[in-house]
Amino acid sequence: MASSPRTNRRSAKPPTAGTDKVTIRDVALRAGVSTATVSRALNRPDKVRAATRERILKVVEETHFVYDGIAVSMISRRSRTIGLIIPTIMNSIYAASTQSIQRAAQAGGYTVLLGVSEFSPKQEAVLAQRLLERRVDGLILTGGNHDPSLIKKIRANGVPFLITWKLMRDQDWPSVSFDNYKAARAAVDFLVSLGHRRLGLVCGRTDVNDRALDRRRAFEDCLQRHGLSTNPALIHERDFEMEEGASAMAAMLDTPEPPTAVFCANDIQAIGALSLCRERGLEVPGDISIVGFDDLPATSYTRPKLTTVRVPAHDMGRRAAEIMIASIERRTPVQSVELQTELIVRETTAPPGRRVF
Amino acid sequence: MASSPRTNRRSAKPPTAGTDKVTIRDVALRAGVSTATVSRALNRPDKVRAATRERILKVVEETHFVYDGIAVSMISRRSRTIGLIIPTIMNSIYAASTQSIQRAAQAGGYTVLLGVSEFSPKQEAVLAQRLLERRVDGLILTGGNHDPSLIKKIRANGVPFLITWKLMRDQDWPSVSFDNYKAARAAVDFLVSLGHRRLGLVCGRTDVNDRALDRRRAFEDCLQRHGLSTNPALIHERDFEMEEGASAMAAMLDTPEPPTAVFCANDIQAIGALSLCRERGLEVPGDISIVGFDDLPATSYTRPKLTTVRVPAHDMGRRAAEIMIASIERRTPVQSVELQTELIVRETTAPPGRRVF
DNA sequence: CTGAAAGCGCTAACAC
DNA sequence: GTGTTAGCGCTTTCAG
Repeated sequence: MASSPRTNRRSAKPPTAGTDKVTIRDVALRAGVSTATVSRALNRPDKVRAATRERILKVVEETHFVYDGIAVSMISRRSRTIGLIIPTIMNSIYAASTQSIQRAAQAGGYTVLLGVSEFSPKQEAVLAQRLLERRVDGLILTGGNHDPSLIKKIRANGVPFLITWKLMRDQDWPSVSFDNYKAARAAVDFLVSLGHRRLGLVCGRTDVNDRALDRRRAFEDCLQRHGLSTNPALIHERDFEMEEGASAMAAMLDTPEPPTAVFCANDIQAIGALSLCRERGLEVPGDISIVGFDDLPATSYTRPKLTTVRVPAHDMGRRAAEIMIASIERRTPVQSVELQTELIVRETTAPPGRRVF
Repeated sequence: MASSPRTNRRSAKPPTAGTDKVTIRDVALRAGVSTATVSRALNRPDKVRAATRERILKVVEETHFVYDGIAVSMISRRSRTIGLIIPTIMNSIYAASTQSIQRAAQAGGYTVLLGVSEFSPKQEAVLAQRLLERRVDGLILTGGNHDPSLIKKIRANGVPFLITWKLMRDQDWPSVSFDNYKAARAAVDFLVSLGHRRLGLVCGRTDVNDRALDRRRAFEDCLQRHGLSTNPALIHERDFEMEEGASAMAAMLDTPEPPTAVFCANDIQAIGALSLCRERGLEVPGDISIVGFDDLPATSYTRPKLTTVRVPAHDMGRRAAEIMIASIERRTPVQSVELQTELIVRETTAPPGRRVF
């Protein structure tokens, strides 16, 4: 019947080692008031007499009291936390959207719980489960490749979610994104309009990355629409490494009929591909044209400067977070938004030239 | 005396819209057992009769029950969460350590709460407060520039913390990092040993970034040690943008006595600086040598390839997380570790040449 | 093997 | 203005 060992321990060492967590009870005790009054002093200062309030705040200062958001979450059923799952941070385009999400979340009083799926839906499901267990108020996902049961579970738990980096037209999943297909089509159409007839493609792994799939489809459809043949030797799915872009380009150049233009569906691979061309002594764009995708800052610092597709990574991140927060706070369905991309023509594209092998 | 409106609402709609959170009570009800049994079935399956257990697990499946980690945290006083504050994700070197921290945390069963301070100790303090409120089990910080009261508060709350990206020799703060001073000294010594006498420096803002400060000090001490003069016109503190590196380099080249070698204390600025040189028609390293810092993947794809200092970003992140988790679980003090760096000599460095202006 | 009850730290009625 | 009390969802004794 005596007090529990825990309570015992605490009261046994009054202001002992500064290491034991200070609770609102400790503050109340030291200030000679009840816990309710401490709570009020912190949350509704006007409901507490000034003298009392100041006494309490002084104790809070002294004891370095940090109020327990976990306990508060328990009551409010809101964690003021947003879960974010991205495939990788190493591709700085995801870092860009992540930074903007984090900034907007913070501005709205939310903290971001980060998960990195490494392009594995299975790993993503584990991560998401963990985020749901931590009772995130909302969940921001990347793309549309998800474990089948995951979305069901999210829905069953009444947690608002949205998809970034991929427009979910068909599915009834809300998304804040640009259209990968349209954006890629613009890039490929541009190359064709320049007069190129032998086009190559380097993109991410379409089996685990539906953004890469959209872009690849756009490429293939474009060729077909223009009556151009699709040469499988000129299509390469690779990881997001400059090295991979370089080796894909090398493989294409070593082909009997090398391309006069290559669309790299992300800038990382494009930079590698461009570098490989120059290493081989090829003139870009004289001998071969290259278009990237993402408009990373680095693309203005390659030689020549890379033609690419600008994606609204920051805007997308910010809006995703804002829309998510609005949905959480107004208990309103998540709004979908389509953002626009822009082809940025720099120096790696020109009509097919006097290529000699 | 009647049940609260909340309880009321729940029991009023038994298996209604799948949107209301499923609790352990709901599961217990549907399985015809007590909440205690459900809890046991989930946590100590062997303590429950097989038939009962299976019935419960089936209900868990059906209802998409996700157990409430918040409630569990409340009891266990552990959130299985690690707070991480970095200055920015946009510099991919921080993305690298962050990715490794997140991976190791996940492997250990922890989730990462991410904060981005944007180089502001004040903003960091706000973020850290929020992370402490969310009861992170540990806190990983970047560098040693912190709001004075922050560390006190962390300590008072008994939360283990450690510093990355900066070795904290003097302070009694645990750190997992390499030595910025030593690493920078190696780079500058190398340039001097090549025969350079007029050296320039581009680095981050030392007022908000003590890693940049260490590197700048190493630069200045080196020059002094070798009896070389320090020309203030050849020292530039800038933001982490390629553009800033370029403009700093431009400013130095426009000086009456331009440097024959420039140490850029991070690769982002180095890439910008290198690009500017080539744009001006300068030969690198014939006319001017450049050394970077970080060894970003992109540095192997500049032309010429950048000489730089390799930092163990991934290893640092992984070990920081592992050490943090060990400290949390064994309730043991946080171990400090010093990691090593390595000068990677590529193609942007050579003895001072036949420079003509 | 299972259930009842207490309690983690806090807030929200409701008293005084 | 301030204190008392119940309870958020769960685990954990302690009984049975």
